[in-house]
Amino acid sequence: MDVQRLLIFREIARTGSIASAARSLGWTQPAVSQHLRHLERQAGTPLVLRRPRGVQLTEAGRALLRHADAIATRVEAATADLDALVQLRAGTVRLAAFPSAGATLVPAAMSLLARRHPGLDVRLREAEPPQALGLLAAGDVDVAVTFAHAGEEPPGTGELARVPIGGDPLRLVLPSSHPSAHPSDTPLDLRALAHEKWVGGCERCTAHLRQACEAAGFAPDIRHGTDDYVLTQALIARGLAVGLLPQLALDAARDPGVAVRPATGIRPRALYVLHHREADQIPAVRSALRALQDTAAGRVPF
Amino acid sequence: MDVQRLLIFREIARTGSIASAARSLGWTQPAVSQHLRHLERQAGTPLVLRRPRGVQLTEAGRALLRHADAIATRVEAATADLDALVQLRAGTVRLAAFPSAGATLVPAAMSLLARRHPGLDVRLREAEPPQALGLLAAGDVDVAVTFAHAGEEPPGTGELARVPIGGDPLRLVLPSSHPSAHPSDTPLDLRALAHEKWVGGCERCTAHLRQACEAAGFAPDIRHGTDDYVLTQALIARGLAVGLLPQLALDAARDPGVAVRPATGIRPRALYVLHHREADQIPAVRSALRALQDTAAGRVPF
DNA sequence: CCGACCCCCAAGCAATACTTATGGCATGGA
DNA sequence: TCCATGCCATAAGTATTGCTTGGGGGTCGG
Repeated sequence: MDVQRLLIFREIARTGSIASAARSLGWTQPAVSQHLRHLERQAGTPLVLRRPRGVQLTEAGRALLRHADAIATRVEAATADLDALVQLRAGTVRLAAFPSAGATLVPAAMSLLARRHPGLDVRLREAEPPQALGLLAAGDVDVAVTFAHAGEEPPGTGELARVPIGGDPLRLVLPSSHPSAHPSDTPLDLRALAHEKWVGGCERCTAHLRQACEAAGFAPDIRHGTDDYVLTQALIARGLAVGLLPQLALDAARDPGVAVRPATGIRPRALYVLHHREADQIPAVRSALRALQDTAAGRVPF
Repeated sequence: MDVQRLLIFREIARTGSIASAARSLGWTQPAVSQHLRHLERQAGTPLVLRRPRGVQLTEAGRALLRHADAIATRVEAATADLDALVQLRAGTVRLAAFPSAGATLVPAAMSLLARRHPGLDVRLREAEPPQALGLLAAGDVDVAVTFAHAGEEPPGTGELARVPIGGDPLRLVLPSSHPSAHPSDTPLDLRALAHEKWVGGCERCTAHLRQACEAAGFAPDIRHGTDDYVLTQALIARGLAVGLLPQLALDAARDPGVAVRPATGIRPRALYVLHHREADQIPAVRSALRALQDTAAGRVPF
């Protein structure tokens, strides 16, 4: 059963004649007549009786018309649904972000997005970059905010598209009572802390710290490990260690007992947004990407 | 929104990939791929993400799929409804018949029809031929059983198709005590009743009687008029008149006080079934026509 | 009786839809 | 590592489909 013809038949029934249906559809009368003929052949029975002033539906025609009406209604509903998604009056974006971004940049972007498109349902899930890749691959999130330290392989391959949205500088974090704690806005060389005890961040962050220290000529004495930046600062504030924390983490939460200084020779970690290669054609995803880029542009340097 | 493509999309969603949908549809992969592309262009957003092992529906795709499922269900229901009508497991035929046929031939045909197609809803409405034409024209009945006396213009013109189903001989009806009442199976000449009082039937029947008598060389003394064949016979049985009644009317009801003889030189009235010219393509109508013809073949001579 | 308005049919042309042929990409096993 | 497999896309050619044009027949109302 050809559904397109069903809708043409509906127009015939609505207007009462083949000729008027043709006018209403912008076609010639034989075009509509042929469609009706095909439909009747498929149906195996006449759908209308040809009368001098138009057509009159047969029983089969009346039965078919009921279904055609229902189908037309559904088609209109489908069109309306799609329209709402395209114009962002409806829809969902599911974000994944690593903790320090999820506490700073991402909420700001989500708020921007909510202002731009109040109908959009934006959802956030916290995940470290490796897990975020899995979520993306499994289709559990649409967009993932990740990072890579300098020298690291940037995340995302093949399937996934990677959009750089800026850099996040790493800061040396010391107890505020530490002799090297000041002046806070001038860079400090890693070597000045070669003999300190260190606290490492997540696995990759700890590896990056170790690598940076080796490049500076020493092996750090890493005593503690946590990817919780509040915990890290608590350890530091109590004089138990020093650390290297990204600016975003410090923006998210700042222990009053720590001092922060730029580090010389340590390149910022790079921030990326990942999504499926074609997903940026999806309006909701595209708008989320824009919001993240716009937010990052005002927050983190490149 | 192209509904046919919607159903193709549904197949993609069902099978999980474009290639498998193509196999399932008996097409090549690019054919389906192009349909999907067109659908996405119309939709204004991707409906699936192309993944290495197939496709994954986007939010818009999932929304569209729900509607596509509903539409497919409706299409199946429509097909099933049509099938039932074509195979006469369902459907309606509305008959009109003049009284004496409606009491004899038509009920027999209806009963035959009911045996052949138990699902069919057969309805009868009594109507004299002129009114039956109106009912047909108004679409209030599908089939009309009518008659025309010899020499009369047969009913039905243009719009309507006429199917002769036999002849209905006219009988002279006398009081059983009448001297000409016997022998009952030999024809009697009209002229033998030239000086009787007559009872006429319906308007056209009375006109026909007058004409037949004139052809026989006399003007009948028509005292009474009714199209009710029971009433007619009651008048005759009591000796108040003689009459000319069709065999069908006598089959329908027979007053024991009347005698019946064939009439010489009076041709039977012709029985016709009328329907809209194209309506015999409608299964229910066709089956009703067949049943009427089959019944008439065993009941009335041609 | 004519004009208006239905409808159908046949033939021609243009748009659509499907096929064939080819290439890229990701995954999994030798 | 490389090859085989299975997925998808693109491009070009062809075959079908679908619409138009130009006929003709019928019914109805002025």
